[in-house]
Amino acid sequence: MAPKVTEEHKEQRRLEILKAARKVFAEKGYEPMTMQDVIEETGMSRGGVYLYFSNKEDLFMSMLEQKDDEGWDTFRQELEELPTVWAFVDQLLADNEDSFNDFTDSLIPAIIEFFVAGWREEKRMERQGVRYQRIIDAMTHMIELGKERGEFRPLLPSDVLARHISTVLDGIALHSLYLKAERVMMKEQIEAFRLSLKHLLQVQE
Amino acid sequence: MAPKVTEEHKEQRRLEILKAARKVFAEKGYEPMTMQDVIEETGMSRGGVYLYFSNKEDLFMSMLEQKDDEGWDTFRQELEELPTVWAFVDQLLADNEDSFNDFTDSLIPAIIEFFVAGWREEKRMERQGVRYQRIIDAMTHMIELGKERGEFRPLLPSDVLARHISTVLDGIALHSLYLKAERVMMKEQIEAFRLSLKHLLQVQE
DNA sequence: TATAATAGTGACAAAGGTGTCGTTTTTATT
DNA sequence: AATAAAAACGACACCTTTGTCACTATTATA
Repeated sequence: MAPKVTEEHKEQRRLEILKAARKVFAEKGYEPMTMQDVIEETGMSRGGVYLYFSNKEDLFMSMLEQKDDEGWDTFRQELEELPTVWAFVDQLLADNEDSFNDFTDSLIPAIIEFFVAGWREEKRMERQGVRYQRIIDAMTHMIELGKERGEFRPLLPSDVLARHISTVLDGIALHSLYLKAERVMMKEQIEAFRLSLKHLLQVQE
Repeated sequence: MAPKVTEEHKEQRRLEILKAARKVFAEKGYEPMTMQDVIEETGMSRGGVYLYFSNKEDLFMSMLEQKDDEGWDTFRQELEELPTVWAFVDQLLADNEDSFNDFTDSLIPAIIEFFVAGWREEKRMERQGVRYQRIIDAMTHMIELGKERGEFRPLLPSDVLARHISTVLDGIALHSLYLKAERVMMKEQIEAFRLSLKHLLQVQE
């Protein structure tokens, strides 16, 4: 006659597992990470973890959703705080440069791995589609804001430029991942992209 | 008192296996493909295949080397044949657009998968380093040729631009892989990149 | 404090793949 | 033909990971 445990408690457990998963995914990447790792990290039992997440894919997707929500907040906030949109773009490039320089304890490798390995699976494609759209919308919004403020007079439609930015950043991430940062001359490439963007956006000084 | 079989015969066998591997890697991608698949495709026995290649990684690397050699020949040849260097760049973009549009029976997914999944392994990093350098050298050569001929007056050093081109093309490949081509607006993105390149290279009309 | 619902446990069977190795077959030489 | 070197075979033992399920422990209510 009594339901067992409060919803808060269950939510707490869920968050614990997600936290452990995040740590382990960052350490090992997607494919090499096993449920065993999460189990050990949480200190729970096998069955216990499976009570909350039915497999590795489920766990990863939940974790990614959580992480993306956080990233989204940061994006909006920084866009509001910085004086000009171009300053924000500049910041965005610098941030990416930093995070691609060292993948230790970063989730980026696991994320790339997850979607690359899963490209034949409809489920992941769909998820990635939603995720992508969100990023593109954010970038498009950013460019539109620059237009409204008279900072930019882009040579191409905002949504195309938004995709271009996303593509180039992911391209740099990809190359930084499986080569060394020096070898891909990341610093110089970011600089090259900044130059190219200045032209494409026709940034007004 | 007698060595067994001619070297040519062994080489033939090796090529047979490589051919089968290429087909199967293109069909299934790197990770899902098993040695069993190659064995079935060749019609040989398990032990027979292992006599030539000691594991999947070895097999893939050999196959990739073979493929890259072919690609290299094509690159040099087309660069010589086309009237201007810019025409060659244009062709390069068009070719990439085509190949990213449909990954059916393409090795591209397997290649991306292979290097992404193996980024922690020194051996693969090294291999990819050599591979990358070759691509960058080719691109650098191409840009230098354009400079010599007075077609380009690049805003940045050739080796930086070479890396930028490689990065952007791989970025587009990556996005085309785990999203749909329409969603990433590939055609438009290639067009955007063409515009950006025209500026960065300062193509003289 | 009795109880019933359910959260949590961990041993286990099953799946799926790998590389080896004793055996058989093939083939160049004598 | 006889022979010996080695190419080719394929059954097999081994490993790693997964998801389940009969059982135990815990906890909100009556």
